[in-house]
Amino acid sequence: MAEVTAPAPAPGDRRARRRQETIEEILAIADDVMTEEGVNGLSVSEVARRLGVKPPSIYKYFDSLLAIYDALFERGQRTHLEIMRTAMARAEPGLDALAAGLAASGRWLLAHPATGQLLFWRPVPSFQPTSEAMAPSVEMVRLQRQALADAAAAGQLGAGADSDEALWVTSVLVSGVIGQAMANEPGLPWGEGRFSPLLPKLLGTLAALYPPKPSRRRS
Amino acid sequence: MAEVTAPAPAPGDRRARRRQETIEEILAIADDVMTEEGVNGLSVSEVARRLGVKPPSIYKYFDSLLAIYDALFERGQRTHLEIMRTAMARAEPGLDALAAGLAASGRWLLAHPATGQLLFWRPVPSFQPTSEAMAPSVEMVRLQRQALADAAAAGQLGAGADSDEALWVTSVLVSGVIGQAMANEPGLPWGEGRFSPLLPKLLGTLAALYPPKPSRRRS
DNA sequence: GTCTATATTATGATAGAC
DNA sequence: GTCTATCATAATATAGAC
Repeated sequence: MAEVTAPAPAPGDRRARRRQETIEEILAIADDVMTEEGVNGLSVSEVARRLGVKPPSIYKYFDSLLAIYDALFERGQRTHLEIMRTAMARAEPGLDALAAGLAASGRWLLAHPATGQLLFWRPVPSFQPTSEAMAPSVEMVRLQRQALADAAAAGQLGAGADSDEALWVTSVLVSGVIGQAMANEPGLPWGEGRFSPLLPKLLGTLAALYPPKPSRRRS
Repeated sequence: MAEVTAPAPAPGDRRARRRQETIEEILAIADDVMTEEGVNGLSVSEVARRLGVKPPSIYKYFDSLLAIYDALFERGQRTHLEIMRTAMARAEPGLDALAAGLAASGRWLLAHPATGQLLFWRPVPSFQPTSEAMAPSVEMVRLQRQALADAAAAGQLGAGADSDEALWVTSVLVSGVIGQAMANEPGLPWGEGRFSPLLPKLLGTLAALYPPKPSRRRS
């Protein structure tokens, strides 16, 4: 729990709704600040300045600066997971789903580079996400692992693809593409620039690493 | 030029040598601080504290905090380039040289994660390296490009490997491996953990992406 | 080249009036 | 839930004594 406990959270109450809006606004501003000044550049003072209030007011919504980081992390994980899950569900299980999920992930991460770094690069040494905030990442791993297993079962990849190693390889490919894009082409959206268009080609190499048994040729 | 101009740099002078030693010591401490507190956690005050002097003394050696970053960047680039060049020169030109160079690079980067991030991840928004400090990176690109061209010429890879795209793919593979190792297994040296052992396998996929012409089979 | 002293600015966080 | 006032701390950087 990152937010301060609500004073009297009668559901549907106008005050509670207004409060929630302010919380969202704070988090949106925090994301802006991180994007402009680096993930480490986030400060309560700067958020207050942009929100048009004085710093003490922020503490009515969040207990500390680290609590803001934690809320950003937790929401980032949840949103990112949902983006990926939705994209995967719309595609054919197996390699297609994996590619669709990772492309959606990349698109979102390049559009939210600060949150992306917070989620996957750990740039704030003093910030350790709570275990609740980490939970969606377990589910994300499960999704990708399932897609690899589906691909192996469908004969798109060899049996070796249903493995932790293949999962690590996938994470290396994706984080490599996104990391290079962020560092060298900041601001460019997914699909543009030198790096993000490489992902499909790189995912194709999974078939070279884990070749399917050359059984009956598929249509 | 990051360092302050020396007062009377008669070559071989004892004072100049002592001064140089202090500069080295400051940079070594700065690397420690970045490693412990994040690249952004570097501060003149902390360096002074660890060196056992007061902050103003640091300014006799460096004009500003950014000047320290610039010196770290410049030395990091030079050292990293030399490591890679040496490793490549000891191997057979082509894929072997590329793999040897990248492995040496990975080993050094994991041993100097803070400098590595400073060089290739741009985590300090207010710091822009000078063009002199960037120069070695041009040479590094040239080395890798040459290795790819050699591999193509030797028939280890197809002609398509002698291309910028292949260079970008290589950088994605390497930065992906190193980034994942740094973020998820900090402190582990090259060769241990889940990620760095994947690099040879991943480099092997270059042959799948840029298959050599199936001419006379090589021994 | 070291220090003390200081200017300036910023931070996270709390107490308490309104 | 807002503010003012304040505490405690830390930062970069400079002036000037020694």
